[in-house]
Amino acid sequence: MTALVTMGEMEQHLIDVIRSLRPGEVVSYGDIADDAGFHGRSRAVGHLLASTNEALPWWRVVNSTGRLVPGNEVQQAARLRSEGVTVVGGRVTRARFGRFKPAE
DNA sequence: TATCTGACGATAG
DNA sequence: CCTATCGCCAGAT
Repeated sequence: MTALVTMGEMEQHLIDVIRSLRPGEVVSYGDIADDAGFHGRSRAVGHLLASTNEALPWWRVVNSTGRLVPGNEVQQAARLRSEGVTVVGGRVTRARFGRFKPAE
C-alpha cells in the first residue's frame, strides 16, 4: 500500500477540517481552506477532494454560491437532502449549521 | 523549467 | 440570475 504518500501539512489540515463537518452542515471550499489556516487555497481543497482516496464527506462541500459539484449534482443533492439540507435547482439554499448561508 | 488544467472565488456586464 | 473574465494556487504533462 502506498496511499497517503505525498501528504504535506496542508493536506492534513484540510482533511482534518473536512472530517469535522457534521451531518447537515455545508461549507464552501474557501471556508475549509480558511478554517485550516490557508486563506485563498480554495482550489487546493477541490483538488484534494477530487484526488484523495480518504473517506471524506465531500457532499457537504459546495462552492461559494452554493452550487453543487458538476457531474455529481444528483448524488450530492440526494445525500444532502437525507441530512436535512434544502437543495433547489442544483444549489444549496439552506443548511442547518453551515457557515454557508445564502440570502433567501 | 515552462505551460496547461481545474470539485474555486470575486467582479463586471 | 446568467455567462464571461481575471486572479489565484496545486498538480499534471
